[in-house]
Amino acid sequence: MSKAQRLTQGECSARLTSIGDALYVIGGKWKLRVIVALREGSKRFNEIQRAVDGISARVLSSELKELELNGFVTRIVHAQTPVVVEYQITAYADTLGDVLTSLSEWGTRHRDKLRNER
Amino acid sequence: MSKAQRLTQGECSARLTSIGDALYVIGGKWKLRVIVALREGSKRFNEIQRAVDGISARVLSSELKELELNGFVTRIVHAQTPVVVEYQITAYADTLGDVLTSLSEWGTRHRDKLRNER
DNA sequence: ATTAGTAGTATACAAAAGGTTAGCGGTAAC
DNA sequence: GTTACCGCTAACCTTTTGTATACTACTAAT
Repeated sequence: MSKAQRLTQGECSARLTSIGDALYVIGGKWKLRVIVALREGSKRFNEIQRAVDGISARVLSSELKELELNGFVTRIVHAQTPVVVEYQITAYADTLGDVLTSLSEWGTRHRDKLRNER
Repeated sequence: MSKAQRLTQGECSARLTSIGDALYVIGGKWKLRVIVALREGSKRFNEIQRAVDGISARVLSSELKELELNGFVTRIVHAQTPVVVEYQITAYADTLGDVLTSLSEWGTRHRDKLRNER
């Protein structure tokens, strides 16, 4: 569990850079959500769009390209008719496990807190 | 450590909402960085601006207002001349400990990975 | 008297992110 | 033949985010 500990100046600026590095690739409104959706199993384009509520095709398309470029997602084209395209998360995306767990646990507690405040 | 485990459909959509809830309040380019900066200890406006590289006064001002509204930061005005304003993180901001730790650890490993790839 | 530091706000503008709509070429069902 | 699904993409528009500059009002140092 987290203790309310002070950080030293060095630890603080080290954290600032490492968190900056992390946010650079997985920051933004959609990236983590797409990764979570794909953790359930590989999905096709429209399946992802249905799973991630509110994302438009245009934005999903560009997010998937970035995620592929950064090695989080693999794009597999099955040359059938009609063409089926499958998106799969990579082993590297699995290293985000702790981040996703802590973030989702915090989100749950936060929602509880908001509910109790009303 | 994180295992490459599959999520069930229920777990997946629960995660999608809780991560959505979390990103709603701490998402964006600056919020987490400001919180990290203040974990070192209370700071004044200009001190925060110097600690968080690249943030402008206008953006810092609006981020601090939002953080105060959401209960992450307390604004303390010392009525001296000149006026000194101190920003302090709250106990609630400390519940983000695990999130910040996992994110900064991942960021460090990510940077290492990028360095080794070149 | 000028310069710098205190904590911001006002204004104007630029860039980035995201949303909306329409459409392509194909298949397959009604 | 019309509709609908597949996997997108181009064009256009709005919203969000950020940047730059100037300014307030006061203090302290040079």
